[in-house]
Amino acid sequence: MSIAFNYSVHYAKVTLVYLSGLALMTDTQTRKKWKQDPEAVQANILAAAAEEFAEHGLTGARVDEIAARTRTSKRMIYYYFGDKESLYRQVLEEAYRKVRSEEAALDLTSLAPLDALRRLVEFTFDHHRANEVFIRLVMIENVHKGRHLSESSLIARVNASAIERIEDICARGQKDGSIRPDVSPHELHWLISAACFFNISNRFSFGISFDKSLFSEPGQHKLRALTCDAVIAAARGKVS
Amino acid sequence: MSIAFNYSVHYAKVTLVYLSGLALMTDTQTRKKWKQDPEAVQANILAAAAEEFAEHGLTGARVDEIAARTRTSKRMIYYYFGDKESLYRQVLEEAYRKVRSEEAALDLTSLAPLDALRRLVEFTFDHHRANEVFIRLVMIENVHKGRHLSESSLIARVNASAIERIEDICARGQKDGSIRPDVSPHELHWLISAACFFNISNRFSFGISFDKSLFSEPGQHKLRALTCDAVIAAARGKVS
Amino acid sequence: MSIAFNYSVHYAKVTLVYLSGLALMTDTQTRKKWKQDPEAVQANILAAAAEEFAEHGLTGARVDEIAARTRTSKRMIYYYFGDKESLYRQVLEEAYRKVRSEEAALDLTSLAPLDALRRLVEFTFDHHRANEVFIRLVMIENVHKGRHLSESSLIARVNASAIERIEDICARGQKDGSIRPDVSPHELHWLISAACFFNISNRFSFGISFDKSLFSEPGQHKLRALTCDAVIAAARGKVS
Amino acid sequence: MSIAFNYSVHYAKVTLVYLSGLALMTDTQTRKKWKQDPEAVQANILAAAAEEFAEHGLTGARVDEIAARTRTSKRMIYYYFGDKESLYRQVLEEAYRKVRSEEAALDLTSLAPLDALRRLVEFTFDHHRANEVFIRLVMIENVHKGRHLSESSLIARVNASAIERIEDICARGQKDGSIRPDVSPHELHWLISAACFFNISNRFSFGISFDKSLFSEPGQHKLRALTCDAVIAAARGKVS
DNA sequence: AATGAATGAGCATTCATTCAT
DNA sequence: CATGAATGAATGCTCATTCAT
Repeated sequence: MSIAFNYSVHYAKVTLVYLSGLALMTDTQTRKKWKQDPEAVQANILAAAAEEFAEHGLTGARVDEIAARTRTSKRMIYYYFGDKESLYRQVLEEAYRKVRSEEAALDLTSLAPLDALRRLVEFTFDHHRANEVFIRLVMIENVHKGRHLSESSLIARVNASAIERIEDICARGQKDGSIRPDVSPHELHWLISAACFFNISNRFSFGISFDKSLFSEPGQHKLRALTCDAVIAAARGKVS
Repeated sequence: MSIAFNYSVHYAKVTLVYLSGLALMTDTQTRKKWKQDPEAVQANILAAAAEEFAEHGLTGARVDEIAARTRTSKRMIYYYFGDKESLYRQVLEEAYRKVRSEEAALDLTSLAPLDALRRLVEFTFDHHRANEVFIRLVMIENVHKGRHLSESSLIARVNASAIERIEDICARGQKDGSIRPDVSPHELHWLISAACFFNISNRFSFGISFDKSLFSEPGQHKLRALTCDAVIAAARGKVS
Repeated sequence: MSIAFNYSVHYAKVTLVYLSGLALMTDTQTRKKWKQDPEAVQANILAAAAEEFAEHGLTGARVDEIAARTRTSKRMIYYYFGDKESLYRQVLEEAYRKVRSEEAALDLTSLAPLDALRRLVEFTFDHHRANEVFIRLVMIENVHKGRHLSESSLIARVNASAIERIEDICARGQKDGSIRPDVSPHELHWLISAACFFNISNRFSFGISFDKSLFSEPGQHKLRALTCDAVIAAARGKVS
Repeated sequence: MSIAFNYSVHYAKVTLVYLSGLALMTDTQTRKKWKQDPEAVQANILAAAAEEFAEHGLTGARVDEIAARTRTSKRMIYYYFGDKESLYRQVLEEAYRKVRSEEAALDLTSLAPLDALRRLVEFTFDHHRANEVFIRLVMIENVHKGRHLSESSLIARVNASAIERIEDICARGQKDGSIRPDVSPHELHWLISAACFFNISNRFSFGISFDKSLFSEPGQHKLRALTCDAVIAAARGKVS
């Protein structure tokens, strides 16, 4: 007679093996060897960690939960990333790298300055909407006062191109008179970012307190237009 | 007007007394004996908790640390608030209540619509700058997807006045032609909030990645003007 | 404007009173004065405590929960009973007193010895079924190795009558030859108690492991008969 | 025969090995280094927990105290068993398993039915006396209304053999006429259990209220004989 | 006689991290 | 390169009880 059971609830894997002579089923025997290349393992961990950190924040994220989202074990997280905070930093860097490299694909040089500006706003608005994980990571990092971001030498470098693109638009617009001479590319970038970021970051509190319909598809369409109008107006010239 | 609702708890019996929206008893006033003064104890805990939650988030905050910031003990936190999450919820409610009641002091009815709008933007910009704790609590709550906010029946009510004020401005502006007829007060409120909120919430990540000088006093002055211009342009009429 | 709410969840009673001038509703104003005589208050506490202790055991019972089952407050429990363990002891004593006094109502003197014995078994069987709270208190006390029972001088006294009754039956039966001469009233009482007590005390574990139908009404009827048969057989004479 | 079931947990990975119903490794055998020996750690915890739970009940037991009785730490209890209640459940299961497997060693097939029955009662009486920890765990579980027992799929199965044995005796006795035809094996088992269980479970309250000498060695001898007589009389035939 | 406020000690449980192989 | 076992230091929370009036 031999009874074997193996019950998994929420902790780890427990295997009780009862036998009247022979061990029937040790689970190490039936376990496939993944034998992935280390880079794939690391990428897998980073992806899992990004989700968990974005979902629960740095303090709220659980290393066990990250491991569970992974194809490897918790032990490997420490093996490759040292500790939770280092992992978080790498997740942040990776997120910035990915988002900025996607932005780099946007070529605005063939458009007239104001058209380029409108296109940039639209793109940014849409891109932020499509990258909630990134938005959430940045929110979380701001809750931590940018402490980890400031330790990364990579971030500033990766963000430089974003500001260059808008500087180019401003320069061209100031040359042809379509943009007012005293405009600041940094300020313009700030305004665009504010609208596009807030649209995602604060949609919960804003939706609860005010109008949820602004976050429906038609509502978003209108907010996108509003943002374009406001940014272009600010770029064009003094009002009132 | 008198609103009474009853969800009867099981904590302790507590009576907080406010006079016309303002807390009657700030805890610095009563640094005396204060034994047997439940309201003061509660207010003191709420103040300490607000700081700790704003600093470290819901999961990052430590009840022990909150207690340490308090003139009473950890036990009393549980006595009056039940658990960490309930305390957090009450902190959130209290923060909204305080901020909205301060905003209510702003009287715009005597100003011309566009002047009122400008004044509103300036006030909001300044007010957000002066209330970082509130901003951080809202950020944190958005990291939690507004879960706790949506459980509070108070929040929507307390926010209603904010939207009424801008509706009034729009109505008056549409009447006298200074504001375009198809403007949406909710959208306008969204734009104002986005700029003023982002200015505080994301100043770390933005400052690190881009231009730190935007957050200096002169920089802030310019961003405030930029926000005014953008909002007024959006209210006035279609551009480009 | 005045808003008053009062939410009671599971802790105590919380009353937040906001007012723009006048306190509206303090709950001390609207509270009736029970002004019960002390004995009624004590009886009320004992009844509530009996339920709670029977339900959860000495360590599992919660003083707060006892208070909640009461018409008075937790403070009164300490006022009248000193501490949890003393209260428990008084509950135990009260339970024994009540059960034994109910048993005393059973008059067997007019019945022939074996009929009296059968009647006694039937009565005990039924009485135990009808007094689960008592059974549970005795179980719990046995988990505590009778520590509190042995501190009570009352218990032995109150139980004496139970043994006297069966001694009387045996004496009469031995006289008329219907009960064997070497029978021990204590042993007989032990056997009756065992069956009648176990029937209630262990019906959960027994029902789960074996036959639940024994605890249905027909099943109980059969067990009652079985117990009578077994006790009478044991009283009558040597078997096998 | 081989039964395999799978409820896969999330604790740690553990492999307990039993040989034909008997624990292979009692923890006194391995008082050496035992690091990296999960089975021994688990068994050690279960043993310590059984003592503590039997002594103080589920709510009265202290995890710290269990840990102190252990050769490992409190942390490992949670590592392997998740929480206090799960540990308790496993202790219960283990206790049932052990008791029933010891009972299985009793071979009654070579005895005449009534002799077998007498032997069974004597064995059960003695076995219960020798397993106070088990009795106490069952008492405690009954205080909890069998809640944890009913969640265990193992218990019913492990108890099946107990009832089969007495069914066999009854069948044989009915065939040769020594046991009455309408006897119920379940009822008989109930009567045996009641006497043998009560003898241990209630000896404190019974001893205090009535005759302590029943629990002396000679007293126990007489109660054992009384139980045999009563059970056999009940099995044999209708009386009075 | 009665009670709302207050509390210290303890309790179950979690979490990031390291050990040993 | 990989991993199951192990753990110290918190961490949120509870409980019986006492204080002050």
